[in-house]
Amino acid sequence: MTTNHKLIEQTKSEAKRSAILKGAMEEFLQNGYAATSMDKVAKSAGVSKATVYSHFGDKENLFNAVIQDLVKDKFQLVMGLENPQSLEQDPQTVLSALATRMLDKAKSDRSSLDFMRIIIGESGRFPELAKAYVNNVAKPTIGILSKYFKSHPTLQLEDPEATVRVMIGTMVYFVMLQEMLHGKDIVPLEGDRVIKTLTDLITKNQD
Amino acid sequence: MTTNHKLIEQTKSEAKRSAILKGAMEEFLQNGYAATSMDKVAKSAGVSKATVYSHFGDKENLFNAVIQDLVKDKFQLVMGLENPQSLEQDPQTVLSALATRMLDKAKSDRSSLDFMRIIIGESGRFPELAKAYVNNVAKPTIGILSKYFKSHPTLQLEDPEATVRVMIGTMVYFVMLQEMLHGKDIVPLEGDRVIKTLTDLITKNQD
DNA sequence: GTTAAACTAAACTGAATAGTTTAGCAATGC
DNA sequence: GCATTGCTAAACTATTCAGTTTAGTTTAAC
Repeated sequence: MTTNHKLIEQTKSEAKRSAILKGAMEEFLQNGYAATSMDKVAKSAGVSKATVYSHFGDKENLFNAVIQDLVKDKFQLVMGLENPQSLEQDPQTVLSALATRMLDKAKSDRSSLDFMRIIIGESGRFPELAKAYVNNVAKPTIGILSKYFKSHPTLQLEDPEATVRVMIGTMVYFVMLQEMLHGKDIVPLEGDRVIKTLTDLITKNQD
Repeated sequence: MTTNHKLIEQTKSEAKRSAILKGAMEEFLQNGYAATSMDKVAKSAGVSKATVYSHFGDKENLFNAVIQDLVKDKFQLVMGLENPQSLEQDPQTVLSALATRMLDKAKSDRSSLDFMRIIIGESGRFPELAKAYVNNVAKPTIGILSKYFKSHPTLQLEDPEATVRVMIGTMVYFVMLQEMLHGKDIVPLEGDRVIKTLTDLITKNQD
């Protein structure tokens, strides 16, 4: 059972790797790149610092791995909406549901906000990571929505691709302003009003 | 001329203060809070480190001063659009002009992007600064646009306040994705198409 | 000329940090 | 048994950094 043994070994080593990624993820998401120390990462992962270095070489490499991992997750999440019946209904329903889901996600999932924040915050020093995000999250999202808009000519959209940006931009900005920048108390606004306004604007030509 | 002398003295001290703020601004905008060292700030300001500390106490305090300063600038900039004839024309023209100006600003002014990035990037560790931004930049912007929308009933907007968010959100997201996250090459799109789509959507009920 | 205020360059302290090394432990392959 | 592999805790190196201190300079008030 040589192979099996080797597999088990790999699995153990892989378990360490995963633990490191998880710990590093927590730390990086909470503190950003510069303010995260490798000692804290090791501690948070429940692993020795030497192991961290043997697995990932250096801090920058680990950071890259963490972000790529997160990007991959989000990619799966986005592609999960590709085909199923979620996009089979009438536009009014679909757009509302999509926007609502996005809003709930942002409100419930702390790490989702942290991820956005870090992608933007580190986009100056890590442009490749920003590009990975655009390629694997923004682009497919835009693509799926574009396809949906184009396949519904009753919407009579003059420029579906630009309309997609209006839709996503509205939701992203809303979440950013209310949740990330703590605007909830300063410029309060019901998410439902934004969603209704947005879907009304987009489906206005429909009848 | 005692007073005069004292004034000159104050002015000199103020000049140092300004130089420090300017140097610190450059460094913080470029590197973020954690990755900026006080030695670099002093050097960039052309001033000794002791002077930096005598003026601003500590790093956190200096960072706060820098951001407050920037926020104040943006506030002036936003309020500059309050009354003049810029808002006197028909909605189609006004919205296009506003959106175009915002886009040009973001493209030409590097520090404008850096400012957005740092506000978002540091919003976790400096929530008060995020709130200062919302209070002094986002809120007045939203307010002015809201007032404009409400004063143009021909637009027949059901929810002017929510419509403002659609407008600003679309522009902010577009700039963020194309410029900040380097999406220009990955998900290219003409800014004019977004502007046209946006104004069309909002002014659709008009005739 | 004396005093005071603001500044400078440079050395310094103490803590934190990235990354390495060492000595040893535990499991496994053969 | 013995060698290998992956791990650990802990010490270590070299650097960087926030913040302070020192000794001395500049400027101007009077």
